[in-house]
Amino acid sequence: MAPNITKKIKEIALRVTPQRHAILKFLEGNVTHPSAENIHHKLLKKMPNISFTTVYNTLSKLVEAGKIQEVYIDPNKKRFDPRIDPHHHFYCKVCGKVFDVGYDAPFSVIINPLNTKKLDGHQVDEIQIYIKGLCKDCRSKR
Amino acid sequence: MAPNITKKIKEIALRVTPQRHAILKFLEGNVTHPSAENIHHKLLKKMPNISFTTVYNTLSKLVEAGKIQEVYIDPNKKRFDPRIDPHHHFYCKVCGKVFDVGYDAPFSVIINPLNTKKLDGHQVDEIQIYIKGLCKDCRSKR
DNA sequence: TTTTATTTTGTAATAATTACAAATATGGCA
DNA sequence: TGCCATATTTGTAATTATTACAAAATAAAA
Repeated sequence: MAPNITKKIKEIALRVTPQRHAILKFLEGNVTHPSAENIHHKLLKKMPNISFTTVYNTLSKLVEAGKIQEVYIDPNKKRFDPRIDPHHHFYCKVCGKVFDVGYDAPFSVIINPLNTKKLDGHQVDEIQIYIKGLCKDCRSKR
Repeated sequence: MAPNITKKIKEIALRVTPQRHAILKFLEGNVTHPSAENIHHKLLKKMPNISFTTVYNTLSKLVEAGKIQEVYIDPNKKRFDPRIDPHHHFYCKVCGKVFDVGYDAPFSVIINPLNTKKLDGHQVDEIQIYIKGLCKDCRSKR
């Protein structure tokens, strides 16, 4: 098993299991923002007994530990993203694909989470920017 | 029945019904971002036979017509907002309340939806900014 | 190798959303 | 005003995603 993935698991969970390893390996570098069901379905091919509950629970733990993030841009289900550096998301209303969008444009965002004054005293923990529309592929089909 | 609400219904739907009127009236000026279930539950007090399906279907039509908006900031359910002018949303992770946030701060956003170049060719229809954290009320209880 | 606590599995419960057909009500028209 | 065609509402049930739970299996330490 890849040592870097094993290391990641040890950082957050006590035990290293083949299931957890497979889930993290599948997510690594994955830019499709899969749902829990997507992930489970794909892993079943190589690991025919892995249960949905295990996938679901592992994803929850990874999110809780800050190793991956949940993306709520899809109205129907949670999507998961291994990238945790600052970036935005684009959701295609036609095909449902989710794309990463760079932190810069087509808008500039200057965030200062420490300043709660203009947020009526609320404490800001995270800011997510969701962009919706028609993706490049679906556009070219029109 | 209030003529302005009746007018709004006529603009989008052929028939004006007491149910649709009650739903729109309940939403008007409502800043709590209620869920479909919230709305149904409240309306039952004055209209004991209104069904959840009617509430749900009417909300869908209002969203489709652009008279209200769906807010996906709550991980558990859709929330509805009668405000359709540009503004952001804050979600309290503790109490689940959703607050409107002004379009300006604590970050500045310069949006140019027409520029698709930096979005890899995707066509932008809407941009939503979701802020999560601890709301003022919950903060003061700590 | 044995032991203990964690993890996985499989199933089932919960909750939100959506589909559908029968009953009802709206709005146009005579 | 009263009738009729069509849209809407209702109530129930199906679908889908998420979560809970306990028994069986496994990882890691002794």
